[in-house]
Amino acid sequence: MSRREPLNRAKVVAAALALVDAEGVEALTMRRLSKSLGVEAMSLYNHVANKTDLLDALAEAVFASVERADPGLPWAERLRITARNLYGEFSRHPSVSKAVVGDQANPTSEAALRPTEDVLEALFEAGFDGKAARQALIAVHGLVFGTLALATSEYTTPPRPAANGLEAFRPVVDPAWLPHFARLTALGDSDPAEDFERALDLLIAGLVTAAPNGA
Amino acid sequence: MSRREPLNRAKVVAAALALVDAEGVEALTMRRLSKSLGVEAMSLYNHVANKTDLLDALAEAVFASVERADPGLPWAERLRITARNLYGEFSRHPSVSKAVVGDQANPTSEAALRPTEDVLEALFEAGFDGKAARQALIAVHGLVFGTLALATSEYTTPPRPAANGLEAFRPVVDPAWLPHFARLTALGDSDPAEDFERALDLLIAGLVTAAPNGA
DNA sequence: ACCTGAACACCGTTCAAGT
DNA sequence: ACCTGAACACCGTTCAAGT
Repeated sequence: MSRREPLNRAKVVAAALALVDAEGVEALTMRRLSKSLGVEAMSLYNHVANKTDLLDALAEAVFASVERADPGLPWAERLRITARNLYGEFSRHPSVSKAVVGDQANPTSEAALRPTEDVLEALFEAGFDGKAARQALIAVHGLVFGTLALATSEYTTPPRPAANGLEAFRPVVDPAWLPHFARLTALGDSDPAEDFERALDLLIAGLVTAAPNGA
Repeated sequence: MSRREPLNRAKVVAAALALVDAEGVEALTMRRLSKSLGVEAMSLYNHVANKTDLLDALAEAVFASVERADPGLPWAERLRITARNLYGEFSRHPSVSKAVVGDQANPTSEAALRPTEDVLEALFEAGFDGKAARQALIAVHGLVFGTLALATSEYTTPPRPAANGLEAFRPVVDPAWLPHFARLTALGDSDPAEDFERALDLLIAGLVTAAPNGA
């Protein structure tokens, strides 16, 4: 019956991440989280300001874990790798992506903004001006977080919450009304990471074409 | 003191849409919604099965309002217009976009899937096979909903919840640590619709290059 | 068929009290 | 400095009761 070591912010954040990874954002309540730490709910408030602070901390942790690209690579490769690493880390924590994209988490620390800074650096090296760089950044971020969010949501239907891809739509899609959609459902399961990679290819092809400094 | 006409599902959905447009998703509670309709909370359950059913209905309504592209146009134009119209309708209801992207709404009716079907039809006409079409679809949807979500979330910070674009970041971005990011914040407010249009340009350029049947 | 009121099992968060 | 217990103002939803 060893006396429990005192709680700290890192432990709270780690437990929260484990909880959302295992059971989704909706399972993240102060009361349940505290229970998983063997403590009363109110103890958490000694380490996080409130629930939004906690959600921000989760997003910060994921952003901060994104590996940076080798600065010696050409700009298009750096951009691709940063986007891929962003996707990779967040795909391991889909609930955190949903929180980011759904505006429940809004991290603003330097560590959290670092991947964005790296994407921008690549875009400026490509010769885009401020406005064009902002638009390209929006395209990259939109693609990363949009595909992340849709990979776990859009084609998943309540009866089969864990179903991947279009599988779950088979019962609802009438081929007579949505023939093209039906053709997709016949493909079977997809590999979200590969689909993202191809989507990123398309966007980067567009960026290279538009870049003042070329590839 | 006229006797109130009976409620129906359409009225409930319309009031819910007005409520989220005015005050955001977090303001959509069965109790508040019922109050806005001059009724008790439990009356709503005669017209919607539960809160997720209600959120689905909101998303359905927005999807169903998306205007279809002229079928006589070339595939790339049809795709562009469908994506633009999707963006346009959802940008008028940002809270509904957030619900869709955050997996709180999961509409599966034919009307809701129609814009997706139209995008797919364009992609198949372009000559993509099933797998490539699915990947391109993910890119388009990811871009639309990703940029929608980020336009109202990522660069908005709690102290100024209504702030547009990067404005809100000025106080937190240290130019010494994030010089490129700081350069963006100096640009002033952005036009999200224009930024989306440019992002879409980039993606469509990539699609046209990759299309087996050309433009 | 539609609406209501009370109740249940939850939330986030405040506050005064303990150690 | 950190933790607790009771309390407050909310949630979604069930159910029995009304009309």
